[in-house]
Amino acid sequence: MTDAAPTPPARERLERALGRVPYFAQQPDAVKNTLLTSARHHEYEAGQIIYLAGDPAKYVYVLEQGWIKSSRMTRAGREQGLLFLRPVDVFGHIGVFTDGTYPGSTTALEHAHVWAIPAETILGLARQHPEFSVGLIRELSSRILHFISLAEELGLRSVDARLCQNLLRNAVIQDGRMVVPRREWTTFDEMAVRLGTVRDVLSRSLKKLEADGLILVERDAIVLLDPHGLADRCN
Amino acid sequence: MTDAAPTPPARERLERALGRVPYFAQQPDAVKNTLLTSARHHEYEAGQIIYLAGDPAKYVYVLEQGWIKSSRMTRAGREQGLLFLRPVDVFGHIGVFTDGTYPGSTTALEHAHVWAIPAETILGLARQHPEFSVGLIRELSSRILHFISLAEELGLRSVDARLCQNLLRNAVIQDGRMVVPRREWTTFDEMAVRLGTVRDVLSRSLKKLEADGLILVERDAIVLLDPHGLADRCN
DNA sequence: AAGAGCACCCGACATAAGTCGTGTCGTGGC
DNA sequence: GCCACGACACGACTTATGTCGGGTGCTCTT
Repeated sequence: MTDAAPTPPARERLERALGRVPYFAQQPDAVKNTLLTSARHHEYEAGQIIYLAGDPAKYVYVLEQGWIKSSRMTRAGREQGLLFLRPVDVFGHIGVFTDGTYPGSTTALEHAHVWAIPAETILGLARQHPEFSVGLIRELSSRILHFISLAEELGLRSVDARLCQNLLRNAVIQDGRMVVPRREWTTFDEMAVRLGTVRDVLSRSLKKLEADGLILVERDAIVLLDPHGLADRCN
Repeated sequence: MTDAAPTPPARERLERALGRVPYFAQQPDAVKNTLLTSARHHEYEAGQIIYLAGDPAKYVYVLEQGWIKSSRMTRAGREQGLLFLRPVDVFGHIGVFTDGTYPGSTTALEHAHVWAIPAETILGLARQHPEFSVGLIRELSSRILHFISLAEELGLRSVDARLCQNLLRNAVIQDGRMVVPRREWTTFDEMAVRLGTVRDVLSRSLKKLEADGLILVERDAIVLLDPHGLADRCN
C-alpha cells in the first residue's frame, strides 16, 4: 500500500476516474473540488486485503483500476462473495452511513488502484449538497437491488441454476461467440465463492453443463454454446 | 383497501406515526407538512397483497399498524422472505429510487394500516432538503446491512443455525422467561419463509432443538430454555 | 354432532450439497 | 531436467435439504 498526495498528474487521473462514476459526473464544482482535494491514492497487490469486516469505516473508496471482491467468511473458512467490483465502482460507503464499521471484507483480486476519501468528507458533502445525497441514494438503492437478488438466488435457487444465471449475466460477445471471459484470478475457487458454494460442487456443475453440450470450458473463457438452453435451467 | 383524505383526526394519527419513524422525527416543518398533506391512508386485511414485485413504484409507504412481509417467489411457489416489517417501518422506497418498480412483493400478515406517499413527493423532498436525504441514506444503509446478513446466512449457514440465530434475535423477556412470541400468523409456514426453507424442514429442526432441551414450542410462544446452548449452534 | 379446513406430525424417500483423499497436469523457479 | 506448487479432476462418501403421502387433532361453522 502506497500513499501519495494528489500532485497534478494524479489529480488528473482522479478527475477522470470520478467522471466515470455514475451520478457523480454531474455534481457541482464545489462537490468535485472537495472530493478531488481530499482523496488519497492507494495501491494493492493481488490477494491483499483492503479492509476486514468490522474495521472502523474511515474511508469511502473509488476503484480506479483492477478488480476487487467483497465477502464474508465463517470461522471454518468458507466464504460468501457479496460483491465483485470493477472500475469505477464505489465501496466502503455502507459502513460510513451505519455503525461506522465495514460490513464485509474487501480483497484485491488483481493489482488495484483506489482513491480513499475520508468518511467525514463524504458525510459533510451529503449534508450540504442535496444533489450529492441523491446520487448516494441512487447508488445505495441499486446496491440493495443487488443484495435482494443475491438473497433470492441463495434461498430459492440450486447451485446449477445460480451458475447458469451467472454465466448468462456475465456473458459478452467476443468474435462472434458468446463467452464469459476468465481472468487470471477467475479460478474455480473464486467462482465458487461468488456462487456461495465450494469448488468441487461448482466443478461438477460445470462438467454437467459441458456434458450436456451447453457450454465449453476453456482456459481463458467459458463459451456459451446454447444460451437458450442455459436460460431454461435458471428456473 | 379504503381511501380517505387526511381529515383532522387522521392527520393527527399520521403525525404521531411519522414522529416515530427514525430520522424523520427531526425533519424541518416544511418536510413534515409536505408529507402530512400528501399521504393517503390505506387499510389491508390479513393475507392481502399490497403490491407485487414488478409493479410500478408509485408510492412509498409508512406502516402505522400491523405486521407486513416482503418476499420473492418462484413459479413453483416457494417463497423467500426478504423483510418482516412492523410499525413504524418504511417500505416501497427502493423501487422509487431505482427503476421505478418494486423489487419484492408485500403482503399484510394481519390487519394493517399504512400511509401512502406519492413517489414524486419523496423525490422532490430528497432533492430539496439535505436533511431528508441524509435520513433516507441512513435508512437505506441499514437496510443493506440487513440484506448482507441475510445473504451471508443463506449462503453460509445451515437451516439449524439460521433457526437458532433467528430465535435469539427475536427473543424477548416475558415474565422471567426468554421467549419468542407467536402471533396468529406466526405459523410454521411463515417461519419457514423467513428462514428460506420449507415447513417440514423447519418442523424437524424445531423438534431436534426441543428434544435436546434447548427450547419448548408452545401454542403462543417458543420458550428459549438454554440461550447459551442455542448460541453455540449458530456457528 | 358432522363436516370442512387448517396447522402440524411423521416416516420414507430422492436429490442436492459438501467433504475427503488421491491423482493429473501445466507452469515457473532453480 | 527436477521439483514444488497451484489449479483442477474424480470417485466415494456423509450429511443436509426438500418432497411426498398419509394421518392426527383442533377449531369453526352449520
